[in-house]
Amino acid sequence: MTKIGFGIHDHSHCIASAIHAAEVCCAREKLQFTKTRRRVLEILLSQHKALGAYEILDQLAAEGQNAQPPVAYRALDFLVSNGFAHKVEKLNAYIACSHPGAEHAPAFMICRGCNAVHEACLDTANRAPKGMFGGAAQAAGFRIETAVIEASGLCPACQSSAA
Amino acid sequence: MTKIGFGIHDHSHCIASAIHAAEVCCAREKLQFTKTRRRVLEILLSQHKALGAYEILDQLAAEGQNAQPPVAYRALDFLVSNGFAHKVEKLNAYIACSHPGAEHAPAFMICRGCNAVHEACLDTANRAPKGMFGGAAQAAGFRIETAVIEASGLCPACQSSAA
DNA sequence: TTTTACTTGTTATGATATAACATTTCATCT
DNA sequence: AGATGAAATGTTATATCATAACAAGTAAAA
Ligand SMILES: [Zn+2]
Ligand SMILES: [Zn+2]
Ligand SMILES: [Zn+2]
Ligand SMILES: [Zn+2]
Repeated sequence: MTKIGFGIHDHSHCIASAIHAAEVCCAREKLQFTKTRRRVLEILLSQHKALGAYEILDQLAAEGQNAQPPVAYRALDFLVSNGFAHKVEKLNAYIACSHPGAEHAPAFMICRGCNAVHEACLDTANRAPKGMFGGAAQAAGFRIETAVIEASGLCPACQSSAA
Repeated sequence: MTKIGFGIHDHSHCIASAIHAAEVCCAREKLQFTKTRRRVLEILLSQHKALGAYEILDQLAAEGQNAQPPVAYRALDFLVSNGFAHKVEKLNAYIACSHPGAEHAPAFMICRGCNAVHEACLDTANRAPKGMFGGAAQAAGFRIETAVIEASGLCPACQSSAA
């Protein structure tokens, strides 16, 4: 058990189950879960925070691959397109999905103190993304397809240390 | 009257009133509404869409100033910090606030067809940003300070043309 | 096995943003 | 008005994030 994000959990299980979920999903959807794609997802999962593409490249380089930027961006595109990871727009960074397989609108809480990122699970029925605009979208005739929802603030640890 | 964003309105009035609101606010807060800051806000208002910092630099250059990147970013920082403009994270671009002076959580509808951006006015009481996470923030002990809310989809015009 | 689609390797470049420091302008006090 | 400190600007250089383009390899389908 290690502290990850804002809480404690069994992180090795967390990684294994996320990888397994991706394997199952790729088999079902006939997607190629190639070595690089798997490795990038593992890297994202191992950190459990938002990583920039070049941080991932550094990690790959440390493992002996001399990977160029498109390698990271292609893998990230694949992972994001298929719901295994999300882009955190506010940070220009990428994070493994905390709810793989679950139908959900991704929403993040980003600590400005330590940059930890916690993914909330907004159920698609109630709040996000359509209901959130409170009819403004409907009034404007806008058809919502996706939504970026990112809150910035202080995580519990940083609230304490800032005291 | 010109078509702007998703609708029609008196745009010259729109510009004048936003500039006036900024003047009043700066006087009250003892902020310096300098020539460059005013000009950048005017540029944002004149387009009424999200502009990249380098598009603003191009505009300034066309007016004879040989402005370097920090000039645009400093002016944008000032405008964003004081609520006269917002950054659209998804586009890495900046847009004049449609509700200057009003207490509001900014929320945007971004058309993937034509890149038009429409700012919704979420009242701070009801939906955004706290209520939106449906208790997830409270459960995690996270203290929300600001929120980015950006919906992507199709505006009415692009829905018609895509028909 | 031929074809086709997809994936990867690689080079180069584009797009966005900031660090650092010298200089000027502005606000304030005497 | 003149001195003083804070704020804003000018400028150079560089950091950071992302994609275009094309050649080469690999896997899936016919
Ligand atoms: Zn997710
Ligand atoms: Zn923190
Ligand atoms: Zn606004
Ligand atoms: Zn449109």
